[in-house]
Amino acid sequence: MKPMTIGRLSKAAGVKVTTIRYYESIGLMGEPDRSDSGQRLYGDDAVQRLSFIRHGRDLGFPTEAIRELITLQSDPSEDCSAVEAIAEDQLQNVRKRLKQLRALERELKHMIMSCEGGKVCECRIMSALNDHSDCIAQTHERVTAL
Amino acid sequence: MKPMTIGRLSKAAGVKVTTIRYYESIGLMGEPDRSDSGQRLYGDDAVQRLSFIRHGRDLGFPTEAIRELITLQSDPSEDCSAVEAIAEDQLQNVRKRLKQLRALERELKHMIMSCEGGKVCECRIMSALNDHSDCIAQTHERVTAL
DNA sequence: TCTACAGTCTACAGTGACTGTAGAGGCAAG
DNA sequence: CTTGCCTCTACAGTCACTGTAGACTGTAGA
Repeated sequence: MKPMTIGRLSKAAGVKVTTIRYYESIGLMGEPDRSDSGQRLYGDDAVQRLSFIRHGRDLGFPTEAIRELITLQSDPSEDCSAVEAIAEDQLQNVRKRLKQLRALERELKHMIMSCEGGKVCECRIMSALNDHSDCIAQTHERVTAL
Repeated sequence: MKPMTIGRLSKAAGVKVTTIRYYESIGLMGEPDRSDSGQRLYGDDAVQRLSFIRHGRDLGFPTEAIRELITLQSDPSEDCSAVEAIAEDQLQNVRKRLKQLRALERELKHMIMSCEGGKVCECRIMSALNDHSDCIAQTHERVTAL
């Protein structure tokens, strides 16, 4: 029950010290108590909170979504449909991204397979990059991060 | 054969004006001629170059890789194994990312399926986010952008 | 010729989610 | 007391752009 420093919290939750301070700066983690010398002091609830954030990030939720989830969590008698909507949204994002990446994989594989070595000037990879005709990019959907 | 302004080049290659200037600033596009009043003037080769860059980006190649490819392109008598290595590397990235995303999709799907509505306090999605025990994130592999 | 209005210019700030660095001070073990 | 790690703040850097402000240019119609 004794408070821990940021380093201990970092180990307990598996989140880097700098990242914890960053989460504080953007308001995902509240401002902790301080020791006389100004060091941050956390209780066990901070481990819980930080793990929640980390797991959300590991699942690709943007910090804004996590912020919303935390707000919802603070009002546990509410209906959970908002939570479901956020998760569903994230699932759609992941699926969209998967689709893009599968197309990329196909195209890259194709490019590499059709290259038979030799000089750069006759390299199929290069010509594929030059010739924009039969490719994914046609969709004009930029490949974005998750 | 008459030179075009940046706006025309933008339309011809499907790349935003600001992005073209950005590519110039990082040296992916060379510095073009200018009109008397200082406007950029491009020839048809610029469309070619820009399309090459765009297609590479669409395939997820980082700009540094594209820079290398352009250098290799300028020396067409070289062996193309370096080109192949860059493409192969990118394919590995894509595959790694696909693996992560498939795991994410599974976990999100599972979370959402197990939620049966009701209050936030008993929401399975929330408890899944709180309980870190049986998840992907165990791998401690951060989900990174492509 | 005048007037809109679209296009272009530079320079810089902002995005997301952190990471890295510098320079100073804190704390516990040997 | 010294060694060595920990923590502090504040700010710059990452990637690949996007957005904004404020000024200038070029062109088409009245």
